[in-house]
Amino acid sequence: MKRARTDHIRDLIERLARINAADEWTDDLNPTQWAALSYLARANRFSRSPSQVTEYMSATRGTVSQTLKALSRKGLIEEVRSTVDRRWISYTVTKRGFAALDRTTVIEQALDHLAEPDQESLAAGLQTLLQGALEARGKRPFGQCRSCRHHKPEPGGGYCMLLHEALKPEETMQICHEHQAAA
Amino acid sequence: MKRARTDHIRDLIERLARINAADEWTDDLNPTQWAALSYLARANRFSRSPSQVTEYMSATRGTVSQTLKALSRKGLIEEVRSTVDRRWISYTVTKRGFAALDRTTVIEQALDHLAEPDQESLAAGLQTLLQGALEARGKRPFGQCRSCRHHKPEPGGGYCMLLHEALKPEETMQICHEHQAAA
DNA sequence: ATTATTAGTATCGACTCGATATTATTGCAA
DNA sequence: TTGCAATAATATCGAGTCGATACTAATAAT
Repeated sequence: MKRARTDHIRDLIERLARINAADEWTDDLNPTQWAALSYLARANRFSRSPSQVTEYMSATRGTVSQTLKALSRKGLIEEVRSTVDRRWISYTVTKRGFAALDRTTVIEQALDHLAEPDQESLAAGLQTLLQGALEARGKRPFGQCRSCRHHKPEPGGGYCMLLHEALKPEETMQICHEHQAAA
Repeated sequence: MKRARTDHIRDLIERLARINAADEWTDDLNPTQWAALSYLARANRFSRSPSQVTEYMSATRGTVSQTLKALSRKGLIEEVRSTVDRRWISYTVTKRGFAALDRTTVIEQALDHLAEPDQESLAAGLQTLLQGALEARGKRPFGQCRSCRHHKPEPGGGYCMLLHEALKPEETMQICHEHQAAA
């Protein structure tokens, strides 16, 4: 009976994910496509390749490859090949793509009935949990540049000490695959 | 930007569910089959039909029908047709079925690194969230008999005032589809 | 120059999805 | 009692996702 609580928490997460997935279905977007599109809309320009989508989603390369092609067919994202490394693809989200993301699912509705402190402690608990799970699976955490140890805040944006690239103000709030928590 | 936190929480839940699902795959059990089997192992004898599995999982009747037949083929559950209403099927989990559930997934591993009070507040937050989501979708909550308004504790078990059935002690801790929180 | 690694695709069978239709059984009303 | 709606389970369709595996193309390492 030692595992009663951990089993319960896993069950809650699975049920929430399932009811949320059922709610995310639309005419032209299934849960996997939604997750990929949602990630691309929040990732920075160094983190929008099929491999990185795959890692963030804990999916498989083959599936993500198909998923991105489907999103591209539907005009929600656009493929941009790198001229430096021609194996590399970065996807950009189109206006129609951002519009498709502008929905409120059942989880957000339910969250509105939670007090702010409860929301914050829930977010903190889930964050810690995810961090542990990613660590256990040997995966990178991903995260916003402004909380990264390689990020140097600067007037008018920031600078990535790892990739040696200047960042616009809005880019410091995007998700990077190289993110490492500040010390 | 009002939705920043709720979006974040949804993203955390989706990522946790995905990394957990990837971890749940085994040779003879995919995440959906795991979820169905896990539910059947915890549900009481009034709540183990395909329809009820469907509702608990927020899945579809067709898929669950196939899923249960697959589990049955693998010898993890057994079909029992009711003699009273011959449309009705109740499934029982076999020894091999219970054995297949005896695993620790990545979420449980990560939970072990959380302090007990944090686990409890996380469980409470997720429970509230799920309750709200189920309500928003017009679905029944499911829950253990001993916390149900129709349950009368008795020496040597309990009694369901709704279904007019006596319950063994262990049955009062199982999940019922008719569950309604006590007043 | 050869080899290893990386990024992206393609294919296989099994499975899940929403949507829809069908069968069998039960309950209800005329 | 007959007729009809409601219910429970199953079957089918195309599209999509899964793990697994194999493949091409481009780059990096030796």
